[in-house]
Amino acid sequence: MSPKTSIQNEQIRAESKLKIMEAAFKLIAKNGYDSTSVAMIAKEAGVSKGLLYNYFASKEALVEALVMSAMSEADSVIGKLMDANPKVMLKNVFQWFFIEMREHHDHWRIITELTFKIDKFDFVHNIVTQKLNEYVGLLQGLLTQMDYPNPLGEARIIAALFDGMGIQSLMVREDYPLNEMEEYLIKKYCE
Amino acid sequence: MSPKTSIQNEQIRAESKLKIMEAAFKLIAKNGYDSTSVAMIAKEAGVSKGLLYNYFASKEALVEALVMSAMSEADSVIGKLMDANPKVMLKNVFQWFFIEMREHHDHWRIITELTFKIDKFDFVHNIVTQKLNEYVGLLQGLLTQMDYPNPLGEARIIAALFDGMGIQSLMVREDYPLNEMEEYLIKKYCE
Amino acid sequence: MSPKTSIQNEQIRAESKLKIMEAAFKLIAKNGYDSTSVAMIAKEAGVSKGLLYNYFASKEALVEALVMSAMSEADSVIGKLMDANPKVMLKNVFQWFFIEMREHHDHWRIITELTFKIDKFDFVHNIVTQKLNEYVGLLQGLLTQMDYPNPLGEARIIAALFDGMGIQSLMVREDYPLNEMEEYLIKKYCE
Amino acid sequence: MSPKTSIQNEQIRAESKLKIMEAAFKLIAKNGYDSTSVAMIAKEAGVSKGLLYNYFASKEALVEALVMSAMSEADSVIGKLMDANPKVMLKNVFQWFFIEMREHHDHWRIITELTFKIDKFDFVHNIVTQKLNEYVGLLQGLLTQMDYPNPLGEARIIAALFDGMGIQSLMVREDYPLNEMEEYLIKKYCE
DNA sequence: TATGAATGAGTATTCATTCAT
DNA sequence: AATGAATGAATACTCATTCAT
Repeated sequence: MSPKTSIQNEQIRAESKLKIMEAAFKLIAKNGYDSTSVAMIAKEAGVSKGLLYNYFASKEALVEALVMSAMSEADSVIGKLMDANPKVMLKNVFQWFFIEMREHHDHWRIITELTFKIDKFDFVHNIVTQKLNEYVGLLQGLLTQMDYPNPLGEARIIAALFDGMGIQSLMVREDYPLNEMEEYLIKKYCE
Repeated sequence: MSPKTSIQNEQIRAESKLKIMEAAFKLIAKNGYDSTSVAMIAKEAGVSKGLLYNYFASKEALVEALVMSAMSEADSVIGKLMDANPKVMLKNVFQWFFIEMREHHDHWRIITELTFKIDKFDFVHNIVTQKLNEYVGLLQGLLTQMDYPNPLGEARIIAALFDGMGIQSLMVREDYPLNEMEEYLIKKYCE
Repeated sequence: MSPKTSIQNEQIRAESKLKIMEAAFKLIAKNGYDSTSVAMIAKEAGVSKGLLYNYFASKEALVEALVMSAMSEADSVIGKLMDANPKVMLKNVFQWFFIEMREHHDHWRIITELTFKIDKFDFVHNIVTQKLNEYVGLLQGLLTQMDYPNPLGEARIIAALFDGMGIQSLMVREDYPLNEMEEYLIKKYCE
Repeated sequence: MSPKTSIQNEQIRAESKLKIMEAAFKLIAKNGYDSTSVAMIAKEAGVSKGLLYNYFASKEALVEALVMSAMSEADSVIGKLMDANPKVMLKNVFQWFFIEMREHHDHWRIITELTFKIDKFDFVHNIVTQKLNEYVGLLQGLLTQMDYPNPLGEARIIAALFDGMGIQSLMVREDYPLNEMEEYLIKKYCE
């Protein structure tokens, strides 16, 4: 008789939002942004198109929420890679990257695709620039401790390498020698 | 009013095709595949939509022709980088890459964008895989001559580096330190 | 936790209904019928959409109630214009009209807008016809007392004049010379 | 074998455009702007929705074209009402108005409805203001020749009267005494 | 009485493609 | 070879209305 409590509603809302975001993530990662219609997302999530617009003002807003969520998830990982020994930590970073590549390729794929739609998603530019600087800074710190002659240049190389391997493994799929790359990089930089 | 000879016709066809492909390249490079309509391409090329469909079975077929042509154009460049001295040739390769990045970003941008539409353009997968192997093979040859301990691994790194720098400079635009990267890479690998 | 008495309930119902109608009036007067959504009305009234549908069977029914209420409100005004002297009373009518125009344009705007949706709101036709006859009858009575040669024709003119000034001041907004019109009409008919 | 001549195309375009505008006019006059969908217009015109957008950039643009066309049609009429004798000319104006009301009510209905959507169609405001001034000026000229004491005030009254009769006859339809009004007005002003 | 999550039919608009000429 | 009028399926988005609680 009485309306749902606000706690119940909060739960329902959170669940629906999550369902929609998961469906969107899955489909966009698989088919790309343009080839994924709002109708497909709603269907995959098992909700109506109308409901989707109850939670996200537009397809773009949904994608923005997606990216933000993925980003903050990524952040929380960095902490776990810390180690007093820079060589060990660098190894952790490499290993984390290769695990990501193997297991959460989607994640990276979406971000990168949106880069090509920079007119529509200009917030991506800012986020990515900032993230890139963070990563380069982190690597530079490690390489400095390891007495590299040009830690900044080398850090930039490693950062570019990560993206390069990402895109190449997207292009050639299972033909990309992730294992060999991992082994070689760790030997080269961490021993 | 006599009918055109088949030779004349052949010329006309070739010219129209070229105009269309150039227009398509220009617009897609600038605005992306999905944001470039067939109508826009026809207008830019100065022909009718109908004519476009006389030469290309579909928008996809046009894009495929585009990629193929761009690829074979790239091939012809390689010859000019040849040099008996592997260090000099590697330097040529690096310099060529940075010139490309600065002056013909478009070219690379199109190929990479299509990678994200792999369901539609699966021929890209084959082409890119083959090209990648060629480049890696070329680099591997040079590095072997230069007595690198693991020429294949290092060749793969350089190849990934190229794509990585490409995508990062696309992402962060003018903030990307192309000059510093060029200087550092040449110092690192060619001196 | 004892159940509310039916009297209390009646009060609550009346208050909620009033809040909703006021909100609807305000928004529709400002933005028009089609541009005012049920969601907006509920929000403005501070109630849920569900409650709104407890009191009104549909958006159309709500609007119908609105118009009915506005009409009966207008009725109660007429009494205040009464005067034994027909010239004075006619002047009162004119002055009342111009005050309405300046201060409650909304009211008249809603009615008139709905006229254009006569398929949806055919009850408007009946109401307006009846009201028009009432007003014309009132004016005719006054003009008869003032020995006009054709009191009915002149009453119809005045009635049309009122609507005409209403719509023209809606069309040209602040450019409409309400003051001059008022002055001229009173001089013409009441002196 | 050869493409259609530009003259043929011009004809085809003109015909299609006309069909669409006529269909739009008919439906909007009958059902109003908001209740007339682009799909309905296309269907009524016997063309596809796509074609409609070949000729008009948007539903709003179509309506704007409609209004403009109706306006310029109205202009051409004025010339025919001219007469050296002001009383005769004023009579012509009255008679023209009543013919319009009886035969082209639609025309006026559309313009007036759009006035209520002034946020979307602000060009209507300018047009209507200008037209109103023209008409008032014309009437004022005639009334001056006829030695009316306040020609401007009386001209404004007549202009308002026209709109007022228009809206009232829209409201009460066949119950509106157009004939009596015509007779009375002509007697009042032209004899 | 009261809530607001959920629905789905509806809207304007776009665009690759066809085809009569 | 060449045109561009015409199509129709698809797209993102809106909103009055329902219903479980």
